[in-house]
Amino acid sequence: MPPPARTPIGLVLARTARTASRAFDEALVAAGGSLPVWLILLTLQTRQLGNQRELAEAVGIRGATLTHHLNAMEAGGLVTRRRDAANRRIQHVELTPAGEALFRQLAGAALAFDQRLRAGLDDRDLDVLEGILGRLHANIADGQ
Amino acid sequence: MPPPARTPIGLVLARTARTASRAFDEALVAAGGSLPVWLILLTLQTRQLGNQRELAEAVGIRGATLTHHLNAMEAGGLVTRRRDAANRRIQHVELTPAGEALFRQLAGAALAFDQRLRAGLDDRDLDVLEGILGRLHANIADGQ
DNA sequence: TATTGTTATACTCTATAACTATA
DNA sequence: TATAGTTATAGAGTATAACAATA
Repeated sequence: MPPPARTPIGLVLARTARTASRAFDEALVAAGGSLPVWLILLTLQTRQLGNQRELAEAVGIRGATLTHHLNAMEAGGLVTRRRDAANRRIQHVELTPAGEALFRQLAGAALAFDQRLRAGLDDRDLDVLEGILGRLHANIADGQ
Repeated sequence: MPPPARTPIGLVLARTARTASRAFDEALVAAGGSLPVWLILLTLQTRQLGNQRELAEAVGIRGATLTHHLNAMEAGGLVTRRRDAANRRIQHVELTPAGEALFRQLAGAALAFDQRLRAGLDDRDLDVLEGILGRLHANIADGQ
């Protein structure tokens, strides 16, 4: 007899994530941003990174993809790029005041979204969820 | 004093989902498919749907987007479309033997992925995860 | 030669709007 | 007029490959 079938957890995760990420995208767009822009701003504000390669890796995209976004963000006055004096191959990316303002704006939207998302869940639930998601993450990363 | 900051659960979910969905995409592509093709095949095999509109909704995409995928799938010999005799506006979508074969192929890949994904988690963990994800889903859907 | 980043190009998925055919 | 689906077009995000500049 086959083991009792249960809905593949990957499917449940995919469905939830799809619904959540679409709603989150919409919230970010409504706040004047987008998911990649938010991730880039967040990474720039919370980590001290030496170059674009590290930034791309932290965000989870390729270098060329990051360039693509940074071009748009620079054109939009959100960031500046400055060559490192000692190693002119390296670009230092910095937020402009407008970039910081958008960061705060998007942070507010992200926070509001999160409060909505975790309605009815207490800290213990969230700890459990985080633990299991961490495990899932590790299970995938292992194979890499 | 501000409440103790915890990583927004949406961010944790987004990161896990991104990593998981990329890995899942790769697994499906390696097995000769893609995520939308898999979702369409899965929906066709597991539900009895009357028309393409319902299929699109079940998959979570727009009608025009579904047409786009079905065109490619029909060209690839995976599905056939047949007009309803009684209401010729309606298309009935059916899997060909090749479509069924790809379904089995992708189902195998999805199953293998799922086993890898849930390594180290027992049924109780998965129940808890499913429950919390269901709650998250409901929290978003509420706002729609 | 190796590293950092950019440019050029293209692919996938998705969407909206306008359209055809049918009811 | 309303409904089912298609066509045309476009946009966002991502990627690879080839390249320039620097070390």
